[in-house]
Amino acid sequence: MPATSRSATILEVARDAGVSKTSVSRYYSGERERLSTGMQQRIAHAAERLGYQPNPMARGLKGGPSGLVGMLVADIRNPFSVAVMHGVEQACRRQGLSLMVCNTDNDPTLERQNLALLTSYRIEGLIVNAAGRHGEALAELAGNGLPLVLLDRSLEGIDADEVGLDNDRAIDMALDHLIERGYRRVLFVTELPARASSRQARMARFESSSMSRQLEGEVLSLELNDTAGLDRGLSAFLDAATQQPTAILCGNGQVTLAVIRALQARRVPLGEIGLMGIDELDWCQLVTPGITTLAQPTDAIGQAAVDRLRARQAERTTPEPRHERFTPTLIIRDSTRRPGIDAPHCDETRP
Amino acid sequence: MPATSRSATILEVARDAGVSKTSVSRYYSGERERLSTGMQQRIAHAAERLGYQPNPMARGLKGGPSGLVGMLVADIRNPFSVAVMHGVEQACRRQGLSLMVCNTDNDPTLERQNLALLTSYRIEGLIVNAAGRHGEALAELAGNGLPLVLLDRSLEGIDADEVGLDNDRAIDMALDHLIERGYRRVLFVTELPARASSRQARMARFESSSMSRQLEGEVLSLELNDTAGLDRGLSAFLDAATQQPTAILCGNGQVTLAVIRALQARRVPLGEIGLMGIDELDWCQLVTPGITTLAQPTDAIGQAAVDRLRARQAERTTPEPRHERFTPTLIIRDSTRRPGIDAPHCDETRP
DNA sequence: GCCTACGATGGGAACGTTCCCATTCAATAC
DNA sequence: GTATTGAATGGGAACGTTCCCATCGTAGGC
Repeated sequence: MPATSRSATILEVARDAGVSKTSVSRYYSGERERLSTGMQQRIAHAAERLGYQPNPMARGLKGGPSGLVGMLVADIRNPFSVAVMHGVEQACRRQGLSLMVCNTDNDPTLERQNLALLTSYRIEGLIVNAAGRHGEALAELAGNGLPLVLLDRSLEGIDADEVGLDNDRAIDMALDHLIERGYRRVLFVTELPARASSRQARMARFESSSMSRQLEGEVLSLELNDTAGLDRGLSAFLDAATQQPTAILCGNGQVTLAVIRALQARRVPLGEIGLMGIDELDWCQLVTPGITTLAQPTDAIGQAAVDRLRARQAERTTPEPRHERFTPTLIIRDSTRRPGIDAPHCDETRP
Repeated sequence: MPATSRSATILEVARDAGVSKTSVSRYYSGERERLSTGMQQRIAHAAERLGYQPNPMARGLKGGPSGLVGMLVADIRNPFSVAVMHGVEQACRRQGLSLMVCNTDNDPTLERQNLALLTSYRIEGLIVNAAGRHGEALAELAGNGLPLVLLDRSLEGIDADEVGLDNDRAIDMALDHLIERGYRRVLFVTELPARASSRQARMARFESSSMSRQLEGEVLSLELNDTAGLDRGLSAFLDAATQQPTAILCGNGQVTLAVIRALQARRVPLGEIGLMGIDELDWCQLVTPGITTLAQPTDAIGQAAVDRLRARQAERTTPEPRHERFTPTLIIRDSTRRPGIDAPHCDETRP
């Protein structure tokens, strides 16, 4: 319990153990086997006694491995991002890596800035969930050999690894469920797809799959905070004179939230109009009558991102980028109870 | 647009500008005024041309200011923590500071580890929201002069600044609202208070204030995942033979979630039994009939934390610690509609 | 017109590592 | 017995900064 304000240096440990600093350095740089057991013990003792801890700054200066992984998150208040981040974090911990997270608040300037911050700390890999319409900076980094993993979105001009939801599969699962429940008319609500490839992918698949399944499919895409536009879009869709059982499919969790708000404002009872969302959130179970969702395996996605990073790191060569796509889990609740036919369905978490 | 893989050094800039590295260093260390305008321009040009960016590693090695603030978060998946973190982040940005966040997942070991990580990066201040039953490590840091701010909880034996909710005020506001709405019997549900001082404070105030207001108050404290215990506790309270209008007050957002789950499982209609929560969450508006909450000013709290840090940093002396307490905002919804009297209340966000 | 002082600049030694290159010593090969 | 190896260790030069301490003018006080 040394109450020293400044931590001990490698030199002090060396002196205390009666060995050279090189040996201590080796001890802490994963070259322990090269040292005789006697020396190892002496170093361990001295380090313990002095409360030594390698200084990552000095380490990073010289260019050694930093043990740092960077992560760029577009919106820290998005529960999905946080969930994945949690997965990434756990995976890093298991690998003995430290994670440095930066929130870009969907601001390209901030993104650029944070990118600079991360790289200046000599991160060994970067996991990116940010918007980044201009991937040039990222492309340059990747070109320089920094392992890069794109989370939930791809960026044109970048041949990096990607990890995310199997969007095609997800949309198909959603449509199949809706069809099975008897809905024949579906509105897909999404945030502006220009900003993120995953939105684009989901939208495109919705259009093609709803057609091939002979569903009456429509798409509504808008800014998240454009409540007026959302109201108008929903009105147009819901007020149409038709006998077809009708449902709404939300492109992600934030959209689900916005849509439910809008529906409640219009006093539309859920279940009669079917509702289904991509992304499972705390409250989906609570909102009457329970929202059917496709849950993303966020922990697995985070884990996979870190795995990809390590793989890239290991192989000095840069092979073709790999895309890892995860299948969501369908969580059925009563917001997709077949209109006028099914009995209310029991929440699956409380059988 | 220099496509160099490694960024330029201060020496290269100096050479390019025809000045000494000391001058360049000064230029970037906020001593710009000491340089002649001609030199400033030459340095600016050279730096621009070479894409120079100071290396924080080298900077940190030598002991200069790092511009880094550390934050320890107990649970990144807690929306309240994230909201505050977002406030902290914004405040840091405004001050030109970078934020390094570590999630401790409520694990003391991890907390210790992350603390070591942060300090090894020479952070200039630390904002702590973690559980940290053993504050020794923190106490030592604070003793060594590291500016420290405790968020939403205080730690015994530490005289650090504190920022958080005015718990007494919050509880009183809640009770007053419940009384005004005609409830006479209130159950306060909280997570185990041993872990966090804010829980303790809220519970204590609930006990004293409900007594002084002649409410029939009861307390139920348990682990968040102890659904069986929660069920039992709620049963005992709700099944009691009494005519008194009855309500439940939840100690924080997580508790609100758990309680609503339990109530829905028991098919207890909200509003008849009053329900009120501390912490405002996305979905509180959506769950029928809308949950009355006390919203914490999370951005202001984050901002205040950073302000405290800067203040500590500025004054070399260490004065008595300051506690900053924020007043919550009451958001009235129909979960506290007076039983059997009031007409349904309109959600305040959609008048 | 000289000494002082101050403003502008530069040289070099740290900071705590890693890593290249010795050096030592013993074991094996000839 | 000498040469050849290789394993175990140490010395010292980087890495890119900051900061102390020169150095150099030049303006002001006498």
